[in-house]
Amino acid sequence: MTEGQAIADKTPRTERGRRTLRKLLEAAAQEFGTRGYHDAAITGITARAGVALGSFYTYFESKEAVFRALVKDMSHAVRSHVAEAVKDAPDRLTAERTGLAAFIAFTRKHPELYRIIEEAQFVAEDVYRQHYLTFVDGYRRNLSAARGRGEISEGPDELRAWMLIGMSVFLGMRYGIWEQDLSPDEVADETIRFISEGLAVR
Amino acid sequence: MTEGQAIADKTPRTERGRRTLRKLLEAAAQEFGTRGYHDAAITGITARAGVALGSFYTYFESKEAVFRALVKDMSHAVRSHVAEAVKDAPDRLTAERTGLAAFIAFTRKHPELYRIIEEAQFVAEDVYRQHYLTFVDGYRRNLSAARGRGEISEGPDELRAWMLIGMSVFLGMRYGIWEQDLSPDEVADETIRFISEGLAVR
DNA sequence: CCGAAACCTGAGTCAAGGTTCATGTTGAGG
DNA sequence: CCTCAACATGAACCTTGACTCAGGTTTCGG
Repeated sequence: MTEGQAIADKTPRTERGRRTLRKLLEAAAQEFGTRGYHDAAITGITARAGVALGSFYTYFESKEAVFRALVKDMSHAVRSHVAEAVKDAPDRLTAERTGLAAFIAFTRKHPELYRIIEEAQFVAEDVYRQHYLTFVDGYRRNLSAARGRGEISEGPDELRAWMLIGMSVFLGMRYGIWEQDLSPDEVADETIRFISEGLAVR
Repeated sequence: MTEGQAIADKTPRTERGRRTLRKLLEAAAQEFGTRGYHDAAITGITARAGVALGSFYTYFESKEAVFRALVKDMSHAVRSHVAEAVKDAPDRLTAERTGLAAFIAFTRKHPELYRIIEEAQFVAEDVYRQHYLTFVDGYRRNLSAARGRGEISEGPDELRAWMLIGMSVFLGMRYGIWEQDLSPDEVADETIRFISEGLAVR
């Protein structure tokens, strides 16, 4: 009757509270990122954060709740990181190249964050879907605009968005996380050649 | 000193044993596929298989062990399914189209199997890597041969393989599992246009 | 047929770890 | 300063579920 949220409002009201919440979120990112959802323990999170076990439940309903909050954070972080890198590209293909390079660089710098988003597929499917649906939506808009400006050929925006995202994710995994035998720029350059020209002989 | 395997050989020696093992593997695929690794229970597997809890440990060391065995199975199943569909394609681009359509059809028919392979990334990373490394290897070989025959343009085989696989996986997820608003053939047709011609205006 | 190996059974064991709670402590407004 | 809401603490609770084991039953070669 009186609370702002649906059930219980765990938003901190003082500066101290906000500080603790931030510590917990960072610790949770570490814990989930390195050990995975299953092996991650609340005591592991609170130990990293340097707070007592009980404090965790001052800020989160459950283990799954932190995870969900974290995925939303990471989702936003990745998208804004890429958006920032791309923001003043002269045309779509250049944007693709810098965006992909930025994405691979991101997975390389924060492999834990990448892992958390992907693991969400099996822990909190709805936020995982939301992440990619949002991503696709932006992508689609960009492709449509570029098509309007005559920068790229005609074709189905949504399907193209999914293809490009799938490529990026796997390239990020392979060349960002698994093995770094090519730099993000090298990967991006070769990829853009493919995206632009295709496989057909001309 | 006497066993064939490293520690304990759990291979069944009688027909009855092989039958039970098969039942357990099928039940495990169901259980892991629908509930995910974390929520899956050994009792769930044995109940589905119609055998006693203890029998499970006659055939597997642990929960993780079944899962690993299952991933290897599924990996082989997917690859042979696609290989079969592609086996007498006249050229590489046709092979790409039929292969993709077969892959999407597969994810649509066996969403649980697809899920198991992907979840392996977080449960048994080594077999997950092995799966894609094997996949890439075959792909690379095919691309190289096609390049030799002049069917496709010059370009880095391995990187192209990763791009194409990433695309397929995401298209399989989106159009095979999440929503089926396009048929596998429609998706494959549009995709092959992109793969072949690229985004550049000509 | 017989005996041993293979296989089956399910109640019981056990550790792990998520969640609760009763009891402090802190700090900002009055 | 005083007070109360916000926040902190960690021992204890309790469910869950992987795994063991002692005692059968089935199969199959000889």
